[in-house]
Amino acid sequence: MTPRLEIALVRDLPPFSGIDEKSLRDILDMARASRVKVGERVFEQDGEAREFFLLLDGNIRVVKLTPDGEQVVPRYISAGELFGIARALNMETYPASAVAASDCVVLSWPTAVWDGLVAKHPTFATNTYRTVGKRLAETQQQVVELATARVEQRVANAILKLANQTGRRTPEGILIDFPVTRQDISEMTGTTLHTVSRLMSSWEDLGWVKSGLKMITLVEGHKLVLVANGVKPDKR
Amino acid sequence: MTPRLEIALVRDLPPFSGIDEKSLRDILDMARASRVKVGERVFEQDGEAREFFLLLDGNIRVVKLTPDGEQVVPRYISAGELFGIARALNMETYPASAVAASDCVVLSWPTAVWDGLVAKHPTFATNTYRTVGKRLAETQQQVVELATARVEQRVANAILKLANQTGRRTPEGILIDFPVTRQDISEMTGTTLHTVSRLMSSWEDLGWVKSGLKMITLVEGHKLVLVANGVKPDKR
DNA sequence: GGTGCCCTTTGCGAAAGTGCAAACTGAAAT
DNA sequence: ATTTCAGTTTGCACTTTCGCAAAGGGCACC
Repeated sequence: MTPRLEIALVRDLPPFSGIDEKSLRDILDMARASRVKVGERVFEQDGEAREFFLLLDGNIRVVKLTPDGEQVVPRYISAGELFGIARALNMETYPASAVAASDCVVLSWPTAVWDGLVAKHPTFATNTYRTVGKRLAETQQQVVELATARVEQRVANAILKLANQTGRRTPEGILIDFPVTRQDISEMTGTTLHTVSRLMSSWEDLGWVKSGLKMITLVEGHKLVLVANGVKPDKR
Repeated sequence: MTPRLEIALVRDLPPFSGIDEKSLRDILDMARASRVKVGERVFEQDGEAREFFLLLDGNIRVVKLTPDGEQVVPRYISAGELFGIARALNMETYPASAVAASDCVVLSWPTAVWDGLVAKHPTFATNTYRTVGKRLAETQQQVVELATARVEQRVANAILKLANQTGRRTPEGILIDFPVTRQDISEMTGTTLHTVSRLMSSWEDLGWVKSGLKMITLVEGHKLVLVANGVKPDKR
């Protein structure tokens, strides 16, 4: 038999805030922990939603595939977040795929326990719906951005978001702590890897970012904030 | 004292499906009905979410304002739908404004009754979360569309969506049953009224739509479906 | 029944971003 | 050490879409 999961693993995570240890024990006892290697998929778009998940460590890329084979990345999940919670919204299939962007540790619960869980631990339900609300708000924000902002602004914003979400301080600046390609950024922002490459090269020339293979370091965040807000650099 | 609201008004609407008449009576007794004239606002973006609403008749345009004053229209609400349900997602303010796109009749409940309502009528909660799930899915779909489809496809799609949602059969085709301007369509699709006008003029020349002042009739829907899917007309 | 105001149309030039092609680079595998 | 390959860079022509400007049209209000 697998050892019981440590309460300390999850006690301080937002999804479980305000839940007493006894309830936590109860919730954790229904979960299973597993590792997912970078590049592997946790679940598949349109697949039956048999489980829901909590990301303990690593980064998950959420990917939507369009009918004609293009990919869009509506968000990244970072440690401490719930994901794959289709069931919370009465959906039977996952609306997107989840790919490990770095090696991950995830907890998973069978979807079947959802209703009981929510009924028995209303605080958990409340926390979850707060998450859903935040995601809906973020997604709508993305619609607004795609509808009104230029590519340049959107790419700057994507990099800032990643740096905020999962950045690690280094001597040179804030390093995005998992492999991100130009292609990934382009799929987050609705453009091409070429355009992303051009933009990042120009920012690198200005010393605002430092980038290598699958690696981006934010050096002068405030400059990118200006770009994201549509402030044009002096034309001279 | 105002007369009691008729159960028949709402009995068959999706938000109340599966709810017995006694519960319905209970729920309705907390509601207040009101009329909203075209152009008036039901609530304001960032305003405190004091109430949530059910649209009994008419059409509501949901509007988000960007920091630099541009408008985006993420969705239209049509009769029978809940809206302004920020409270369901533990949010304190409305994330967008709601404007009557035609004369409307709405029911409203004080946000304060939400928790009790959900606790007492779990079916209602379930229905609501299903709605939220659908909206999240639709919004993500919009992100995908904005990220990958050309303006032409997005505009075609917007018209198709409106026609499906609120279209009325007429001898000429399917009429979108409330005033929509080119500007409105452009705000739904992230483009300019000019481009929308050009596209619609060209479709009108082909006989695929008929349009007048604030009025659009879909004549050959299947043609627009092709456009929406990115099928290019014969280049000849 | 005229006038003002919104909404719409359209032309033209310019800008933004794409698509293609080719070359380059660095890490990992043999 | 060499090879391989995914990821990146960059030039150039081209398309899409925008922005501006000006004109046209219809409805409602006086």
